[in-house]
Amino acid sequence: MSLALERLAGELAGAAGAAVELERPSDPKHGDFATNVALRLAPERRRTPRELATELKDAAERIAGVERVEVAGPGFLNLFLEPSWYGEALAEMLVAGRDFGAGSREHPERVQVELVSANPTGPLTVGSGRNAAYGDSLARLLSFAGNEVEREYYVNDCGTQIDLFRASVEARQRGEEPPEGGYLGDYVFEIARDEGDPVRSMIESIGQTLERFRVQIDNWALQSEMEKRLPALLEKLDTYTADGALYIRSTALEDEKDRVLVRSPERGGTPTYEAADLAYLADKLERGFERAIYVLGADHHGVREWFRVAARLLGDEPDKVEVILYQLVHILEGGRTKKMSKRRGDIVLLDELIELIGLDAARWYLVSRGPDQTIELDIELAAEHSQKNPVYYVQYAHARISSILAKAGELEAGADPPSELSEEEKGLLKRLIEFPGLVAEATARRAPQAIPTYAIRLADDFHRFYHHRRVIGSSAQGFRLGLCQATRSTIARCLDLIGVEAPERM
RNA sequence: GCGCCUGUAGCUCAGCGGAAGAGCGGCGGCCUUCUAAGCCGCGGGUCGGGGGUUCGAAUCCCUCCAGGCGCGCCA
Repeated sequence: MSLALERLAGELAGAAGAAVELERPSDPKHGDFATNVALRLAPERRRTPRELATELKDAAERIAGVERVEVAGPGFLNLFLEPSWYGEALAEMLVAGRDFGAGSREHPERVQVELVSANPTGPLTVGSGRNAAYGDSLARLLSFAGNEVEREYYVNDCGTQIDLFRASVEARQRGEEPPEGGYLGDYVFEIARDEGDPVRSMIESIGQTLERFRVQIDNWALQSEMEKRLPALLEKLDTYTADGALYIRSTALEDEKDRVLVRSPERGGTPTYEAADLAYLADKLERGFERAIYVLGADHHGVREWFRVAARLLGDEPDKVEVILYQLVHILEGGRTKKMSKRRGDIVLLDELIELIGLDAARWYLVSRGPDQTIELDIELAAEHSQKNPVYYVQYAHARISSILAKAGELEAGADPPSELSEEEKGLLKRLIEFPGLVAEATARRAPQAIPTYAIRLADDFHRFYHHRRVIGSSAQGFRLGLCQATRSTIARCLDLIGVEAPERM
């Protein structure tokens, strides 16, 4: 909540003797802000909600900045506020500047966000793009909320698929077809032309794509490194041998099944993914992360419980592990779902999507859907609609404000409100006041998609304000310039949180 | 069979206990004034069906229907 709103809620809470939540009614006739506190308190106070609301109304009307209060409907309190209250709210925003809405934590949490972690057997697909857009935005939110955040990419640089990938590249180098089940994509030819290690160059190329997508990976963790820890780790775990394979007794901690950690000799005697998972998690926890967030596609949902069990197997808290699943991206072609396969090379790449619709539109598009929603991406439709992407609507608002502020030059911006506020000014300010609460909620709910939604509303409120109210040369010039400044930095912040540029000109 | 996710406007989707929304598409208006990538108006919805909890349910619970994804000594 913004400070002004927090103060108002606090004073109301004092009057009510209970916590008060203020929300912005969608209909302006229902006040500038409203609370349901009387509705919630009525049962325990053994009063009717309207009685209680009527009592609170008198107390509320004595609060500074409150113009009048109405009791409405079943017992809502609708508050109408004075311009001076809005002036204070704006003043706080101007003082906060770029940090408006930032969280502060006395003890910041050390959080690791593990994201993408796609096998380095091919370039990143749009599915990985969704992971990157989501994971990176979540990391930005967590950091803005005042935590210490690190982004990590876990590289599966060994194992069956990697062997197949190398074999495929080598086959191409000899001018042969890849082996049975090998990688058939065109990029294999390109990798085959290089001298160096194909896996290494694939990792580099993935890193370049991510950088282009404005995702900065702080650390790359190698599966091969993690597996070196296994012998020592296995000794400490409760394991047994069956059919020649080494199992961990994870059912003792309510896992759905005991997991194989090392395959039987007939199957190569190699460690499984689960074994590497354990070693990797042990490594994360030793590095002192208080929270390890895994961003995984829904096709991995079977491992969600496993990671929590893994924490317990290592003698640590399962709550330190947080698995976020996002649903898959389906590619539609001619209205039908296309089956993608990285091995067949039958995929839509993140680089291709960026090329097709633009970087900002791609990031916006991929993060604006909630993670629980399957994305049906019609690539032709996306190309057709790319110029109409809402991202440009928001960026346009930012550019417009920049233009006004540039023209205003040295003219003074302030927060002294005019004697009466127009609906457009009030609407815009109320939207800005929502921002800190919105950010806090989006962070807590791990819901970065709330940011683009809010940004559209904010841009909407600004465009309306712009159209109806002249800034430079008006009698409320200083106040309106202040409003412009606060709006611009908030839009810029929103765009930054989802990795999108905030242009000065368009 | 079991588990997870989804079903909201013609299309793509937000909203996830407090008074139904956006973008795109359709129709009609608005540029001698700080960017028309904009603004204003119109049309458009049994929030998958049915029960329940609640003063109040798109939102929580149960159930049914439809779709997606999983359930390997695969990765």
